Amino acid sequence: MKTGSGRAGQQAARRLRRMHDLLAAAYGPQHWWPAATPLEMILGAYLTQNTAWKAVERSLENLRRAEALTVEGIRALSVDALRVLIQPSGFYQRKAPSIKAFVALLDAEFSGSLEAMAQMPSEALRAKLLALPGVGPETADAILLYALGHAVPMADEYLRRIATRHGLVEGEAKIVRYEHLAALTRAAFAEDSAARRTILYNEFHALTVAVGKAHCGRTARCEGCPLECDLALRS
DNA sequence: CGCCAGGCCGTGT
DNA sequence: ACACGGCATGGC
Repeated sequence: MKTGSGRAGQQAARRLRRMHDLLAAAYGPQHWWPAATPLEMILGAYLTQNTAWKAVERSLENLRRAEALTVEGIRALSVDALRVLIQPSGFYQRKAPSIKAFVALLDAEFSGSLEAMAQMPSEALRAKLLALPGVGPETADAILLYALGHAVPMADEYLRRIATRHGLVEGEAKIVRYEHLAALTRAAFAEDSAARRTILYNEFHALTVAVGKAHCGRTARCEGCPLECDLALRS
């Protein structure tokens, strides 16, 4: 059965929507976008893979000082130079070539223009991004949503934990598929207009990260969480 | 000092 | 299809 169809799915979707409302009330607008430039969002999406954002900021600062926070800037850097600049956020042997591969795709198929890339329909572009090295479902959707303004839902480790700990999905957190969570998020905002969904997906993911950092890491820190899950009581 | 962080990929079953 | 280890650094 597909997520969102069926009584249990609709119930979970409604509860997820309610979580968004609670988080929005508790934390307010997150301004993840358009605060940063599209390319900065893309670089952040790569650099933050299993990495604390604090470390990503150091790398972005290095890139800023090297005037490499633009497509031209990244293009002009050698892979080796890029590796050095992004060292603080780890996994640089993989991330540096991956970032260069993104720019290579941008140049080869979109004349180096992010605006041109953004014109491609979401589904086709998502497939292209997923074919790139170092781009999985979360990074692809982060690029689509935050850098290119497409109305695609996002999921991440925090949402996985939240959904699992609140009983919105079956099974242990680790075996809950990304696509399942994304579909659940789509269902949660299905009644909103297309234009509004981009904003809602954007804010919801940012809010998920905000509450996740504070209260829903690998080890639960439920104290004071606005979502008030009863994890402490259950375990 | 040990655990954790806004994943992804190759390998083995 | 799914589990599991490796990737690397810095913060707490």
